[in-house]
Amino acid sequence: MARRPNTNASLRDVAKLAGVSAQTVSRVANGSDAVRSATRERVLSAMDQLGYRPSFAARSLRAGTYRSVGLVMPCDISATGRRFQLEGIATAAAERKYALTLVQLCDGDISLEDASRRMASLPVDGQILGLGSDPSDFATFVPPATIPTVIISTHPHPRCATVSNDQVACSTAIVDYLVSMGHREIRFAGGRREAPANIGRLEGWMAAMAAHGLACHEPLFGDWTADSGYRIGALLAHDDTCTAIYAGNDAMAVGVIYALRDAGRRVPEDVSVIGVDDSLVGVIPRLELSSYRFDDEQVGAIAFDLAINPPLGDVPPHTLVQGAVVKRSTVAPPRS
Amino acid sequence: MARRPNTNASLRDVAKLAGVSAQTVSRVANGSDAVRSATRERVLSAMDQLGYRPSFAARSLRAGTYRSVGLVMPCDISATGRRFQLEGIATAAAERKYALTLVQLCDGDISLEDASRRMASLPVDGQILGLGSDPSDFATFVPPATIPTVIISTHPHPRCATVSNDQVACSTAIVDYLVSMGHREIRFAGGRREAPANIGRLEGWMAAMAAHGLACHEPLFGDWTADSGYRIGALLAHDDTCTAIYAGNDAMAVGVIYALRDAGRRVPEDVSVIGVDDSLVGVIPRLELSSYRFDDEQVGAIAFDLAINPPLGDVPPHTLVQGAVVKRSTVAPPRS
DNA sequence: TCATAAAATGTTTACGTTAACATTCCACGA
DNA sequence: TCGTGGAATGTTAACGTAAACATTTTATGA
Repeated sequence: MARRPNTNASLRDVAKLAGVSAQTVSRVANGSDAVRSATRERVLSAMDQLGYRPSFAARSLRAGTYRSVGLVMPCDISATGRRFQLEGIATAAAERKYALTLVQLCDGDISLEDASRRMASLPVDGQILGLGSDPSDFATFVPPATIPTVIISTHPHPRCATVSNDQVACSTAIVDYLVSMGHREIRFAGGRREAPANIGRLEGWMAAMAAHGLACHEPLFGDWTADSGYRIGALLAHDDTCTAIYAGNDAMAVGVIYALRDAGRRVPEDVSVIGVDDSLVGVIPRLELSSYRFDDEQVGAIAFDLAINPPLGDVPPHTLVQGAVVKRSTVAPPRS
Repeated sequence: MARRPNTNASLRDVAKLAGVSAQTVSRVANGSDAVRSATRERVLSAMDQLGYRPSFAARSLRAGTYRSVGLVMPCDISATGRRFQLEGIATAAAERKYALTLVQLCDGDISLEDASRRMASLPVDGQILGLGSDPSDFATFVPPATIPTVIISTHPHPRCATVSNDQVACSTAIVDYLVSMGHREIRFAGGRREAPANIGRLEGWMAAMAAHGLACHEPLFGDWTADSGYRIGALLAHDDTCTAIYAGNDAMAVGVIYALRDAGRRVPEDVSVIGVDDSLVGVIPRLELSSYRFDDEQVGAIAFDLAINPPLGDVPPHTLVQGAVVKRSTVAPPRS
């Protein structure tokens, strides 16, 4: 068994072994066609023999670029939505042959400033800051001049490009869809009242209802859990006029459905329920829940492009990405 | 407003502006105390003025290390379990002040060879390959000599350190727990028959039952979905002797529960059901499902340490990480 | 056979940093 | 007043790579 080289071989080492110059080895390493095939063979064999691995450090020092973007996310990457954004960004990176440097920021240090400082010492050409709900220094943060910075946020940032899911459009699409099915009385069973996502959707629901000339009855709020959905569902079960409920997420939708059924109302025959996130596929037996699926792939792709290719203008762009309704359990309202 | 520097300032630029040598700037940048405070001030101000950002490339070229590890994961990072491992690894990295370079490998190219080749050109000191179920070249793969390689896999690899959740221990813990509650007839409602995780758990279930002198009745298999759990639950509902069911995951457990209830059996009063992964917290209203929670933080931490600090011996270590039963809905069997 | 162009290969240099060593400066005691 | 020693700062070199340019080799046609 060949003993392992205790240190990485460089172009020079390979060159010496192959009896050529370092530049020729470099050419082979980079697939230049200006190398005779006999030479190439010799070089490749030497590389193999020495276990040559090109130095990322030297290459990027030379090139002045890393072909990599940094991504900062809070600890609970698993939290719904965020993990799909991570996938979206990773996919976008892979497609463009970029690497992704992930930094998880936890508890104490959730500020854009900290996140950015951390990134500055890492090999990234741009950075995406995906720190959920409103870091403390959101308004005052000044991005470093040397790193194009993109923030994933519902609110536009004065100095950074921002991308986010379009919460208003989510409500619009859901209301439009339900109305097109014949529903007139669509209740809002939102998540945590102060959550940015919830605020945007509430706004969108009111606007969309108004646009259809429908009345917005008392919106209700929970905390994103199934139990909070159940409480709301129990309340709404007594409202016979209500034929459709727009829940803050899928867990809440499930809670609503259970409460309705426990109260003797049929879902979806009597009441249609729709959730958001499309996160519970295959989890509840015999339940194909209608939902709204955000296009996090798109969010990731756009954030990525903005980080790589920063826009020039004075006002940083705020891009909102729309998703689509996933139609499953919802049906037309009962004929009254 | 100061105009942005069009290119990154280097130590030299800062040195010139501050009227010192580059070495002094380097000392300031690295917090050396051998700099007079007046000088330090001058340098810091110059850095600020020029927006100086130390070059990761130059630093790591000098140091010969990147303080970063690579992680390869398949596209569906969101798939249960995997995303917690990602969190575990990211946390371990953060604690040790390492960066994490994430590469997502999709569809076509799920092989250790491809993954490893990809990593070789990135700034990593070690790599963790987390490619789910058995890449095609698992047995033949030879890790690069220059990059310590760790594989997250249920099977030990002949040439790489491996880490994984201990599927056998999962079964042991669950069976021990249920037996301690008084259950004697514990059925196995596993996931996909050929899945490595399922195989390990089946094995563990049989061993644990045997250890308690209990008979293993016909194990059943599904496909990890709630619906497949429902089918199995419907079957087992007619078996009056069965007082506990060990489901392949939480979704299947939910399916089993629903089938049992639909068949008129009470859960947990008549039959206790336990899942695996502890993934459905807050998703089903009024259901606190018992489950087994793997310690993916630990898996991540160990994989990370092995990647940073490769073991020396001839036989690469295979580390199994145990989790713990999360006790919630399960109760003692009914007195017969 | 030789001139000539084209192909193949080699040489030099700079990217930004920091260890190692060299030099300068300053405070302090004789 | 002048060493003297330590603190502060400067100089040199090397890390591995690839662009730019220089040189050598090979193929081609007269």
